[in-house]
Amino acid sequence: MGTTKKEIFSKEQNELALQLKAIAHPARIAILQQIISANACICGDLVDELGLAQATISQHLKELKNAGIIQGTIEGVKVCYCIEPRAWKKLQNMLSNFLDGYKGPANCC
Amino acid sequence: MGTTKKEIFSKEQNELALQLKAIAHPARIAILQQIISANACICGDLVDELGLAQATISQHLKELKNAGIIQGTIEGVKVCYCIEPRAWKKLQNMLSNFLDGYKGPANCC
DNA sequence: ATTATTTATCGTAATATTGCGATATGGGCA
DNA sequence: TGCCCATATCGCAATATTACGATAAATAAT
Repeated sequence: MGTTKKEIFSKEQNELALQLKAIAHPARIAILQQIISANACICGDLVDELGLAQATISQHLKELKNAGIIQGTIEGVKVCYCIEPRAWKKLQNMLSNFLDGYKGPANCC
Repeated sequence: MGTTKKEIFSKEQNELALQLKAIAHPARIAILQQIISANACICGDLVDELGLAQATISQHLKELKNAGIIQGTIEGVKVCYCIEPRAWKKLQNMLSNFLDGYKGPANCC
């Protein structure tokens, strides 16, 4: 117990859930917003911007990278993170499919 | 430790994260899809449809209700759950604002 | 009144997440 | 080479999540 029973759900359901979980944290939302707003991609400036320890930021970046949402390229000593365009677009599509499935209130409730 | 440091993030970031967390589980995605596709709202048929124990389904429904995403009305012995239209719309708006902020790849990475 | 049905809640075990200090790693530079 | 710098990783403690059996609560049917 304690583990999500992913065997009983569809590939699509599991995939959407994983992507959403990667994003469903205020620190990771903040990180993504920073990466987006600094239209050039930023690196460990995140540690200064957000009020979290370096180890914590690094861990959040790792999770976003594992989910495929961002990518990092080494630039000398620093690492430059930016959005992975295809994953972002795919997430947008999956979410649209899911959210737009609801066509307003039914005649109950 | 172990707790998310929500004090250091904006109200918007925390709110979006909470809504996403409520949705970021394959069982809850499946539940929402069922509620949507059965355009009349269904009740404990979810227990038959999904392969999870009744207690588990009830718990997931509670989380969705706590997040304000669904609402339940008692119908005799059964309970009828359906989407809360305003919360759904708000989530769509918050997500659009967030996701549409990204305007394609920059000239780095 | 008793019984069956549906849903909620409690308690618990297994596992996952969050955050951070300490420490490693892997470049740049004197 | 030896020393800084930026990141990554390890290990840990606190807390949260997931799943479920057992049980409660509330109505319906007999």
